Amino acid sequence: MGSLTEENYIKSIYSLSQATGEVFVSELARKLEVKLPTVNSMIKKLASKKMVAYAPYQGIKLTEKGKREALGIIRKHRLAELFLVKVMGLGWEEVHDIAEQLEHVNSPRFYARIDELLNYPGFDPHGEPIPDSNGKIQLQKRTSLNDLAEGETAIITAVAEDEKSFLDHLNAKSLQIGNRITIVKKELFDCSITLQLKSKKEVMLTHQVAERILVDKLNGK
Amino acid sequence: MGSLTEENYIKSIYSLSQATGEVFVSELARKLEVKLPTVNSMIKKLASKKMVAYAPYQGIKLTEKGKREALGIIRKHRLAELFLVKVMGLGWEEVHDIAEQLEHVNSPRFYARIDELLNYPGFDPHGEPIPDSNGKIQLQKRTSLNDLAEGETAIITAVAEDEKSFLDHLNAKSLQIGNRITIVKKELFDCSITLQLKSKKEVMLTHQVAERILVDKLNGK
DNA sequence: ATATAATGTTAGACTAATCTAATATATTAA
DNA sequence: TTAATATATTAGATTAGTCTAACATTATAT
Repeated sequence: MGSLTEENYIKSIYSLSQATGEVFVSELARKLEVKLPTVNSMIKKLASKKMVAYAPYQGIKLTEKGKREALGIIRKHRLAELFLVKVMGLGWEEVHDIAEQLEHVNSPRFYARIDELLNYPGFDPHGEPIPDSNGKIQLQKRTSLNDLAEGETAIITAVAEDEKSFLDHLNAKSLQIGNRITIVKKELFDCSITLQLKSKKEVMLTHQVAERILVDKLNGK
Repeated sequence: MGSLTEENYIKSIYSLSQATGEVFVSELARKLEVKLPTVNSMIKKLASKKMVAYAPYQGIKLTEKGKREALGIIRKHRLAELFLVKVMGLGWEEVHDIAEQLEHVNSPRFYARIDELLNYPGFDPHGEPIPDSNGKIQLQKRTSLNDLAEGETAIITAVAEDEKSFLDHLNAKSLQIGNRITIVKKELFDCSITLQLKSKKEVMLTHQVAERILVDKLNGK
């Protein structure tokens, strides 16, 4: 395990590289709010520790070792956020900064217990995947109902929330995992969404609910 | 707020000074596992920040400002320990190291919520007082039944535990806050304690239970 | 295709926290 | 009361992480 600073570099490299695969010194400097030469020398250090692959003027790439480290930190961050919301009852808007600190806590026991209390969640409530303790992670962010356009059809595959009141709400609307649904209307005004079920019945959902329903898009038809 | 290192110095100075009032450079160096000159220069820095009062070759004393800082950290440490045990279900033996990390988390919201979830505890389960959010602290560690000698009499004033099973256990033994009790016997072998109640009834308690019963000694008679 | 702009690197300095070696002060014991 | 011991301080070096200023490379745009 590296220093707190090293952890932050690794984490930022990981998240920046999610889109492009490679990360440039200037992007990292912007993200971490330090100057270019600072990043430059830290990258050399991380390269010497085999956390990143790097050649001057080329981009930065995490090695397997670096990826493992990054996933460990992201796991801790996302577990912490979920824990702060679900167990401690804090609001989603206020947990990020706390999780930024908790992600550096070094205690496998602490995180194993959080994982257990949350019943080994695979996704956080935004649909972002939580790496498991071996660093396994779902390849991409799950699409939620909100990500679908009008007319698109998809299968409900998971819900990113397991509070009883939420699940009851879904039941009341006849929504279950495995159901095929089609988007009928997305309301701009309040972001509510209307779906059609296989039974042709239509149901309306608020943005908050739709966000927590994860789906697989059906491409052909 | 100072750096993590500064916080650790302040906390150690506080705990060392609890006994004696003054702390010497060498004690601090031993406790923090660094060399004398390291402590010497850090003390000068803390003195320049008005956290400690210090003159060469004299002891180190926390200023009011330093004390406030120390109490804030101790508050966070003890709340964290209690939280890890009561809410997260970890064992007492394993929470100290985690609390050493959590005590440096900077988030009034996080700690206010822990305080609330624990119902604003005044003592941790070892009878150590938890400073309140204004830094107010009970002046000394509460005495537990275990601190009494054979023949001594005291009044039960609090219990440092409020799990139902524990409270049921006390009820079953007819022990309640306000009761006057006298120590009849302390068993060396298993540290169990036998008390006499006002009703003359005798009850035996294990060390673990006695530790969580807090008392005020009766001096005269 | 070359000048300009954007991006990256090197050199050298600074601060925080630590160290070792040398020196100074205070305490204790003969 | 002075030598021996314990404790504290100063001086100077080291490492991690940061900075500014100067220079180098790559990309872009007429």
